[in-house]
Amino acid sequence: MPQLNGGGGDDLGANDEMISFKDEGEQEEKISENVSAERDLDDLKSSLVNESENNSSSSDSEQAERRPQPRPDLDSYEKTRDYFSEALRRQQDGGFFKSPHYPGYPFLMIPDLTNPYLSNGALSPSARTYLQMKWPLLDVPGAAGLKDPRSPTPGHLVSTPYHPSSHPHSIRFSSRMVLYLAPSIFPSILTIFPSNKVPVVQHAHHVHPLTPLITYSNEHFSPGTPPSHLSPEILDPKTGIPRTPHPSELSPYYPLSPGAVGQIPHPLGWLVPQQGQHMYSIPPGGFRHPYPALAMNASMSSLVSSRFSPHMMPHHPHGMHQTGIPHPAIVSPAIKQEPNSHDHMSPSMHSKSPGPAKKEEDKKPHIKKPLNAFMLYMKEMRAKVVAECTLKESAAINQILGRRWHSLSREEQAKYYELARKERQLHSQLYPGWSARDNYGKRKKRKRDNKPDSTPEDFSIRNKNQCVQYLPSEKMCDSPASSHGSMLDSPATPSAALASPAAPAATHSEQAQPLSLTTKPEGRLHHHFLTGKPSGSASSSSSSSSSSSSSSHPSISIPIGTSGSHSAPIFSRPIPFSSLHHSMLSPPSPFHQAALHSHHALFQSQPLSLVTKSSD
DNA sequence: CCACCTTTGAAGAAG
DNA sequence: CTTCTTCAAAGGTGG
Repeated sequence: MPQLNGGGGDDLGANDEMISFKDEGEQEEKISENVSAERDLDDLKSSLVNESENNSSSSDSEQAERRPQPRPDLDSYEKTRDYFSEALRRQQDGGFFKSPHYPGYPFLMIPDLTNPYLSNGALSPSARTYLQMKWPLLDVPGAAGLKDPRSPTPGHLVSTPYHPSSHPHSIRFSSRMVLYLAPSIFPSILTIFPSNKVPVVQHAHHVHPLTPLITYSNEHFSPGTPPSHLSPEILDPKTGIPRTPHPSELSPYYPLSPGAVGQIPHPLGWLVPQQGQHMYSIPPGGFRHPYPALAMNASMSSLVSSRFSPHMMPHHPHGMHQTGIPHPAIVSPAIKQEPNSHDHMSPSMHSKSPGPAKKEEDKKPHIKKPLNAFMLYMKEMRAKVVAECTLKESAAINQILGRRWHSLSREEQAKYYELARKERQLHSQLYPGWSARDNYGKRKKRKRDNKPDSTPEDFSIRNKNQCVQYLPSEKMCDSPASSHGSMLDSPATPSAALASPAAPAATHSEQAQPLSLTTKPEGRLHHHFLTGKPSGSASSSSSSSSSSSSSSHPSISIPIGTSGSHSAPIFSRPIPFSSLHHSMLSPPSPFHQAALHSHHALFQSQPLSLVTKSSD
């Protein structure tokens, strides 16, 4: 088992970390100053924010929640062409994963697989994420079949693990799906269903957004089976090898037949940068393996290969991308400064030798940190917010985003947490040796040190400043929820809780957090307890509700795989996948229940007063 | 041209 | 073990 059994496991299971939800008390500070203003905003906000917020608020019923807006499947179907924008919008609206056009959607998202790469050959984040989840889960033993180094085609890699046709139940796919997708391409899909025999169209409501990713169970795999056929559409005419569709040809979201698949919003679609950029920027020229290990690691390679266009495969005749392990996270230092990318690849080429130290830097590509949940969210939502608002300043936008983040239902947040986790996992797999510390000092240090806390005045001033600067704008578009914490307050039914381990009760937001105006300090505090360090709490107390010392805070550990320690991407735990996945698919599943229970327990046990961590 | 601002979360470092 | 610091994205702003 190569690696990842655990890795894979983890992903879904997610266990390693504890997800904590915080409420938005923080904002209050700012808001408090403008309370009146805020009220005014409400109206505005409501109009602006609408769906997403509504969602969360109405989280009572999953169903309601999921579909803020009634959406005829077919109807939208026709609109597919413009899907991209539309989908994006939808997702942004709050439907992220929730409002599939059709129930089966979660599975459908797989199509994105084919389109892992962006025009330049880079992977789209979504794809990346997706694959990542998938592969680890695959846990293909031999890996040999898995990744034949010789075969450049990512496609085979992708499909290798299990051939759809191999599965008896594959037929069960809804005709629709079949039509839309080339089964061979999305073997994973097939594997999913069989187990439940659910007619493809499962209701998304019951499905965890990430379900598709986690659903794979080893049982269904047939590692040896190669993909028999690939969709012609994605085949490279020349090579016959599946190639990455170009944006022009296919929608970033839906590589497959645009008409058919296009309408399905990729759950991870939001991850795809709207402007066509990657989550992690990639050097135009391609990458070299930052770490030899990468090249060696079979599993890894599978990951990589699956994610990269054939052209990037190492063995590829053309030198251009030959080296590549183009993980988006890698950024050559030079790139940051200028477009030129080859620096790190071939120092020799790069004449510029500023100095030994610098040189070193040049050599080493800058590997960015994986994005956290909020960052992911930000990435997705920013455009929307910007569109809604007249604001342009990121700082202001970010404030809004922060509020919205808090206003998200736990479920919604949970999605991001999971995605983030996967990102991290993938990242760790890709760059085993990398540590956050590596990037220290790369950025110009933010000198915020003085800020501290210290004098209230300081921050008060600061705060004020913020308010003045940004708040006004927020008025124009702000998320309502945050202000009142309405959504959070409402415990949301269990159903909501299901998906997200979350939160105990978030709610306390305001209660817990008195309007303290403190800005930073408080924020920090807040931060802490909300955050609940995964490692500590999660790992230490795997199960018990009373997670670690921080019990005071509202974080809940995810029932899921739990064993994982987060630091170690891999866990020993064999796999709950299958079970997990089942559970995920079906609503009443144990998993959910467990989640629920824990949730409740937490709830009860945790009086709203949580807040606690007094700052003293 | 670059740091700052701003947000949350993760992770490392320091205490 | 707890607390603090840095960085991740982003893009207008100001020096």
